Amino acid sequence: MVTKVLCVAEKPSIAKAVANHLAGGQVQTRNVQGNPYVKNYEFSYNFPTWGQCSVTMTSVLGHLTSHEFDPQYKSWRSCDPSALFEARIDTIVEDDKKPVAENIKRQAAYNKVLYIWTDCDREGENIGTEIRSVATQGNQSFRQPGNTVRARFSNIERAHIINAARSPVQLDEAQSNAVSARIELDLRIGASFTRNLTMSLQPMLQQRSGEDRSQVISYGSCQFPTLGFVVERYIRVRNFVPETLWGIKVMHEKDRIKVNFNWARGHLFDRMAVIILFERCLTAKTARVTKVQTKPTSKWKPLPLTTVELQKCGSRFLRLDSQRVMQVAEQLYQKGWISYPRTETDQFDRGMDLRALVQKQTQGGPWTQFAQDLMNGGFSQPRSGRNNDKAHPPIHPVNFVVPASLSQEEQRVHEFVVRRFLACCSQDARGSKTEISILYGSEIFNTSGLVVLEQNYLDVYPYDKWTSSQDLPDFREGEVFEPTEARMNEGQTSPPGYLTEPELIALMDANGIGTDATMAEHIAKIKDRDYVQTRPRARQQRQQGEEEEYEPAEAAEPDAGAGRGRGRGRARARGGRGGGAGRGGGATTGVQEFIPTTLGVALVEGYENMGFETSLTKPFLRKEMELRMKAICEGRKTKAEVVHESIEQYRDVYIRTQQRLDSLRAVTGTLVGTPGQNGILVSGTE
DNA sequence: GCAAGGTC
Repeated sequence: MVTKVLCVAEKPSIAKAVANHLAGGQVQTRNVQGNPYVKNYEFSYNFPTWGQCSVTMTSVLGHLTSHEFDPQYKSWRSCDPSALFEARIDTIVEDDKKPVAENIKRQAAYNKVLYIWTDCDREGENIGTEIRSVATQGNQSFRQPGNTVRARFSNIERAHIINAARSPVQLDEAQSNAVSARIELDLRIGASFTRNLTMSLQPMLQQRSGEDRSQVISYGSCQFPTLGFVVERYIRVRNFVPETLWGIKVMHEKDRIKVNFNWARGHLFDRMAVIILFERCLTAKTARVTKVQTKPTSKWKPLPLTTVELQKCGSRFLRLDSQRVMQVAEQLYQKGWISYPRTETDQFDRGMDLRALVQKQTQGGPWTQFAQDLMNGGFSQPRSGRNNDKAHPPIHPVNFVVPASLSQEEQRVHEFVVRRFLACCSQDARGSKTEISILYGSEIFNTSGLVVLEQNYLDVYPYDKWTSSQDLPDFREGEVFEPTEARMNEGQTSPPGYLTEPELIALMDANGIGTDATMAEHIAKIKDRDYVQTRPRARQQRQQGEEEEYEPAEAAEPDAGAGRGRGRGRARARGGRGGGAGRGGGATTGVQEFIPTTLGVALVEGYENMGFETSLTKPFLRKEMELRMKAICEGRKTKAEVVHESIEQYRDVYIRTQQRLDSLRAVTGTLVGTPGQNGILVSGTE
């Protein structure tokens, strides 16, 4: 008698891959009525645990169930928003998931073992328990521990999958409970604060703007900190006070080459001190070469590609915002050209056959020759980063596609993924760096030169720039010369720029705001809510010695009235009459910068003016949530305890918000609707 | 009309 096993994966692609690995060719594929993506794969397999089995492998599409308030709370006017802190929450299957749930229920009736193949992360454990609960409706016996198991796997290589099939483990209830807690808290707090903010502030907004569109003012544990980052930078720009600074410039011409030496101190904010040091230079008359050192140097090839990195590079190099990059990457994934685009992993599994993947890229495209060279001995194992989500490999091309068959945007993203992958499999660029130091008076000045000897990965990865500098003349240690030119210069510190999209993504990543799959959505959300606006950043004045930025091939878009360039936020001496910011001159870089609207600033300042110890706009609350989830995972706390203590914390903020809503109204009243500024607060320094 | 997280 064969045992019947029902396997359920988190997504159709995993179901298909696992079925093919286990079945060894003998697979019967059946459609599932009502859903075009989910398939049932039938085959037989000999599990060590149960012997020869008849297996049905299917999948869900992410979370199977949703959570909503009891219908009596559906209308916004049905209750005080704070009632949502304790309102009953129903677990339901949305209409579009019903065919998926029905399929599992029906299959469950015929099967003896439920084998869960969701991703091995917290959400995966939770989706696993959702699957078990739906399956149990069709077959009570899955309630018994031995009848429901899960697979432990971190990639879909054949050997790895077969090993996972041979050693089933239990679902991790604690991890699943941690996710349940997060779901409940996000729903209760998000819905109550959103209703309260919207109903309290909307009348004023409409009155001011004269519009009657129903604008939602939402609160979410991710969208608010995201807004907070944008506002914080904006305030820093607005409050920036330039400081005057002084430096010493030394130039010497030798062998018809002009060499600029940089003062080791950079600059000082004390004019008299610089005058004294400068005069010592002039008194000394001659400078002496104290160091001439030439040594090999290299520029490291990039790390394997994660989602966060893809989004940052998309903003920087491809002229696509993070949400668009993800949409395009998703399309490329579904068409089978690239691997799963949502991954935190920046290390390739040792067992992966990377050469086979490189080989596929020798079939065409502008990188053909480079890929061929890698196959002819240039291949080098990619570097390993520090992150591994144990669910997905780094993003890489999985097949060859003729670029012309893709849309324009798809081509850009695909080309980036391929070039990044080939760069990872190539070698670091190598060069030779010469450093020269001189002692002039009491002061040290340095200069350096670079000769790029081997481009290596740079040949396929134009997004990185590393170019040879002008040749340095021949200096000898101990050599004495009288500098051609020495002068004191005055400059000013320049303000930081507004937050750019790659910076925002980096901040969210570092502070655990959102996941690789959702960060772009949170950014899109605060734009959609009219909390922030974006505009192309004006091109920066290039500083001498600064690395060149990669510029997209397309012509720059016209400047959307931005007008002014911005400094980079680092103190830097500039020549001339202390002209602070560079002049954009109408040209823009590809990168977008974020500026909060009056509404966005009002929300953040309104909450901050209330002076709570728990700040809704700072990332700490989300970090706290992360710690509490971890406590549940490690069995130090129960879900009920965490939900209770978090709700009480937010209830406190809610009550005090209510009491101080006047403060919020007052600030909003002064800021919203500043005439003629299209909702953008202009910097106070302008 | 509300959140954030999966996935298509």
